[in-house]
Amino acid sequence: MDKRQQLIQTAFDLFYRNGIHAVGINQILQTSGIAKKTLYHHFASKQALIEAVLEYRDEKFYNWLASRVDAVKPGYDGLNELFDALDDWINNRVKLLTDFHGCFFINTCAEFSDPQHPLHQISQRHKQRVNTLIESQLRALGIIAPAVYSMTESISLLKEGAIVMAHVQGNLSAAQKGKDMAWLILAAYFS
Amino acid sequence: MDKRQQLIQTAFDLFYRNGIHAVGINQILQTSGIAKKTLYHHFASKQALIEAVLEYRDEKFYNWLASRVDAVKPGYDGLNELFDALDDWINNRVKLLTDFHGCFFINTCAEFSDPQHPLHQISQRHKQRVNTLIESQLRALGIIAPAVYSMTESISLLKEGAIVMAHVQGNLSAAQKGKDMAWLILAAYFS
DNA sequence: CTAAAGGTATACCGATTTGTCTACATAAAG
DNA sequence: CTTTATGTAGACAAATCGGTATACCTTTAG
Repeated sequence: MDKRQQLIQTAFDLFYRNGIHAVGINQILQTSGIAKKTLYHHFASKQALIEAVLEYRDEKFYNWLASRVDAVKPGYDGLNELFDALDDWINNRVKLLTDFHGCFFINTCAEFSDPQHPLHQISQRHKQRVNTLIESQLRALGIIAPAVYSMTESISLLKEGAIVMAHVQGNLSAAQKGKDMAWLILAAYFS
Repeated sequence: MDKRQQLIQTAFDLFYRNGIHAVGINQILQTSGIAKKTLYHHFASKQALIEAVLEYRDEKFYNWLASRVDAVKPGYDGLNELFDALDDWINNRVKLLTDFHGCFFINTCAEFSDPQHPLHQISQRHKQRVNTLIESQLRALGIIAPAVYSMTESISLLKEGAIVMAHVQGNLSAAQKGKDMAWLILAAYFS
């Protein structure tokens, strides 16, 4: 019954499905059944609410992904699991994450395109967190600097590509394709 | 002095930089210095204007990319040129395309997330056009069905990943990384 | 007992949204 | 010469935007 949390969750659902600019304060209030005064008691502005929503999604998504990856052996298994997790997300097999509508952070950067914009930067930090997850898997394979940075970028590129292909082009097997390509990258490194 | 074209170009510039929902009709009118009556003479609604803007960008971007790719030998050279062209775009070396703010069609799908939405579908068709460009390069290498379809998806995934990494994470060398990875994919196929 | 925190409901503010309208000007074509 | 297409300038409408304000209720803690 935490009203603040209810507002964040309702706002996320609406923002994720319809975009941030397209959803007004009043729609969030009507959907959640919470009074306007209460919203402005917890948040100074719509902007502050959006920032809280991004942090909420960052926590939820990262924790989910990290728990999936950390449940298996670091290294090959971890990277496999990363793409399997993406595949489950894309194909709506993860009820925790809401129906797939692309990556909320990529979508946010599309709406707030300026890299200096606070919402863009929060999204960027989320991506950096996920990159550290990838990097730790590569380090477990004995890959060290500077190769580990280059490889992390490669895997991250495959991950982003898979998410966007799934969303924009409706290619639901994009994560499996990303996984196959990740294997080729690794094989090439160790050959 | 074609007012219709002026409106489309002004609208594109504003939509691309700030997002579609964030830009109002009045802002487009003020920036272009065109009267409201004129806009509604040429377009039935804002939605119709947006569709015209997407088609304008589709033409402009596809023609630019195809002319770059078709200027070199089909096959390896064409694929190389594809990623070199992306690299030029990302690093603002193509004045024709306006300052890089990610892919306008990916951004549009982020704002209009429902795959059934007309604007989402127009964006999807643009991606399909670009895919045919990739496919023809692969066919020039002697790759035939069904492998050519799978390979086209792979290259497309790398392309999307590069664009998003460049925009969201600010990684300006993402297209070069995509090119390197494309080479590995091709090498693996022919080995 | 009282005071503060958190809540509902709703009226209101000024600005902005898409879109329509009137009135008028110009230029080209039959 | 007159019609049609295309244009400007701007008032106007109805709705919605983010945000503030008033009035009142309930729970909890000192």
